[in-house]
Amino acid sequence: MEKNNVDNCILDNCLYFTVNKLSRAITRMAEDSFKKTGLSPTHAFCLMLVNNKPGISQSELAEQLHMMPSTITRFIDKLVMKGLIERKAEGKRSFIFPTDDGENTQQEIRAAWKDLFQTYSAILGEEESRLLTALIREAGNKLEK
Amino acid sequence: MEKNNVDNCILDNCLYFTVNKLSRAITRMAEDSFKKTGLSPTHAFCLMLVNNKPGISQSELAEQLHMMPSTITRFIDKLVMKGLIERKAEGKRSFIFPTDDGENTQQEIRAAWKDLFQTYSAILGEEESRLLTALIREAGNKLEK
DNA sequence: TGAGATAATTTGTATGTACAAGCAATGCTG
DNA sequence: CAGCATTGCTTGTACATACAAATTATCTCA
Repeated sequence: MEKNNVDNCILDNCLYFTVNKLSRAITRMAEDSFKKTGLSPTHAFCLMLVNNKPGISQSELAEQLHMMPSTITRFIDKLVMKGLIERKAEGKRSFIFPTDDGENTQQEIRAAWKDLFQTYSAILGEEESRLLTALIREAGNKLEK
Repeated sequence: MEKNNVDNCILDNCLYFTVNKLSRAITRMAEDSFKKTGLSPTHAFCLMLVNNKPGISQSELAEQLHMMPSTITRFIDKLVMKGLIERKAEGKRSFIFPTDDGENTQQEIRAAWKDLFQTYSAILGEEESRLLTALIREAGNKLEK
């Protein structure tokens, strides 16, 4: 009955709120695109980084994914369980290598990723998407401190 | 040793990835600003909406927060437990009212919110923040379908 | 009027991510 | 070399959010 589209504006001017709303929307989209790979998008990125640089250390993964080391431990656990990568501990450090299975997944991941890109580009426009991504990346870098 | 700042770009062009990175950064910031209120930012927003419109229904909250109804149920549960709001069930619907305590929290929430805004504006620039928020809001609206 | 269709909320469960504390390996300084 | 600090990883736990299924209430129409 009431025009509540208008009320929204209280929250709509909050960066925290809008970013998280966008995050939920695009996460849904990404999970959809990556469903074929059997991995969540972030796990897939993790595997991608391992494929790109076999022997990468966990801390390097944490750094590139901008996530906490403990989070990476969980990712690795899961990918090891799925037989896609292997840990090679060496002293206190541990280096990660893809298995053959892991390497073979690379193509599917690339395809899923491309699909994601195309899906949101179709809605937002290709050039606009690139621009938005760049702006958001900048803001993220600054706020990360 | 290696210049891995450069490697990043693979992920840095992905909207999903950058949005989530920004989301993590600003969520940390928001949790910090709202710590004084004893609530997480989203719970605080929920209470704010209830204060703004006593008797609001759960579905309306879900709509305004762009979250799933089941999620709202959990929020309400928690805020009720804290004695900040009350449920008034009426048939299958349920209407939410603030308690006195809940109403009294409003000021603190506003202050925390302002603090959040100032904190990120100080880093990103006030005008730039507004602009970025607007762009992100637009994208969020489009991708939500 | 009454039976299925729809709507609002709840419950069970799962996932992603984080923080804090712990452990084990390494490095540093006297 | 001994002892302490640092680094890299793991474990326990917690939280926000979602989805699917269940529950209850309301609506519709023959």
